[in-house]
Amino acid sequence: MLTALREADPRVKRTRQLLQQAMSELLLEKSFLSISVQDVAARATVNRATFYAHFEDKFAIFESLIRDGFQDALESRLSPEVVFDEAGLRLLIQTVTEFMGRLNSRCRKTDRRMDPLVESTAQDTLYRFLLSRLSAEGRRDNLETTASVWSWAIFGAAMQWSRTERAKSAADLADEVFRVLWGERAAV
Amino acid sequence: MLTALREADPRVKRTRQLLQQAMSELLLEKSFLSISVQDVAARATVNRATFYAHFEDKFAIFESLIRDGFQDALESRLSPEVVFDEAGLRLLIQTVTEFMGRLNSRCRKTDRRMDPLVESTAQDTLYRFLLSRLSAEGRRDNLETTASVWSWAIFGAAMQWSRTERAKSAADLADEVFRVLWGERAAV
DNA sequence: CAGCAGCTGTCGCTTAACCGACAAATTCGA
DNA sequence: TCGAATTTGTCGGTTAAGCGACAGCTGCTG
Repeated sequence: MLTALREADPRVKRTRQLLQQAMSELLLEKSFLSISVQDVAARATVNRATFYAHFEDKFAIFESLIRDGFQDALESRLSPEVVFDEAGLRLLIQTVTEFMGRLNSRCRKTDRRMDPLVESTAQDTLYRFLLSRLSAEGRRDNLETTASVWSWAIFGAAMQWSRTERAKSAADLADEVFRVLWGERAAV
Repeated sequence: MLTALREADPRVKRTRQLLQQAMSELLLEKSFLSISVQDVAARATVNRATFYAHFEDKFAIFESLIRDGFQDALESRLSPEVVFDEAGLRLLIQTVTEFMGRLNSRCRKTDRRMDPLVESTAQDTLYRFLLSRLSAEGRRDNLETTASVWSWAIFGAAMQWSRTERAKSAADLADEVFRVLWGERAAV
């Protein structure tokens, strides 16, 4: 792995992007398990050894794809001035369900054995996002607990929903989850 | 400049492509003269010093754009098995006029002071193309002269045509030029 | 079973791209 | 016309990417 803080060098950014782009293209064509590190490196027109300078293995780059993509989705829909009151929370829930929905519909070929990795990565990303934003919002008490509960709850509901063939609309689900969460919070 | 023919190293190919792509994008946005080397390097996310490792100056990269683009057009329309009999010659003429037409209509902002460079570059490219193909065709006599006459003639006509607001259709022009050239050749 | 073919990590060594800085040339407005 | 700001080439030193080659897995097939 390259030493931390590699945002500086343009070569590093570009190579990382090329690799991620290559992986995400390949995921549209074949299953994760049938994709080799060689495939990714070749598609990215990057040397195989260079791949290993950026990612531990193909699981790591897959994880980075989820993490970066999810983070972008969160940050673009929930700009810094949005606070997590009722409206903000609803928006958050909707964003998460939509993202997971897109993920599962777009890459149907994603092996089901990948689900655990997808889930824990996305949940962790959501947790960090919430922690940072709740802190910036000025909250001081129960930061970690709130972020943890919310991230797991929202995320778990979204996963279950995306698995059950989307019986209800994304907005409906957001509404349900919101009521549960908001109720719990008021009861404390 | 890089030592020469370093087509081997993927880094070289990629950087060259990035620079050419950047330049051609910028040409759609502003005039050639108002584009700086800095602009190109920045757009390509390449260091300015690296630009100079690939091209002498902005004229050189512009020339390479014409040369590579024209060469691609020639090779894609006139595959190796096409011989330069009547049909082949007509096809060649049409290809050239179409290319020059596209060039002048697409990048209207291309400064008129660039025309001489465009012309001589394209003509030279056409000359080399003809020389190589006529030779591969088995011709032995008057190779250079034939290539020279044809390239200048075809090219000159195409340029004049593209300047005169295309009074006639490209096909008509191809026909005229063809008759002149074919007549001359028969007369020898 | 053996042997062949292909993918995986990892290693030194080479090379191209990045960086900062510089003097010189150019552009442009006061 | 004069200076300030920008652009231009160029340089030496640093760093990431490329290359082959290696041993250690697979997994397949005769």
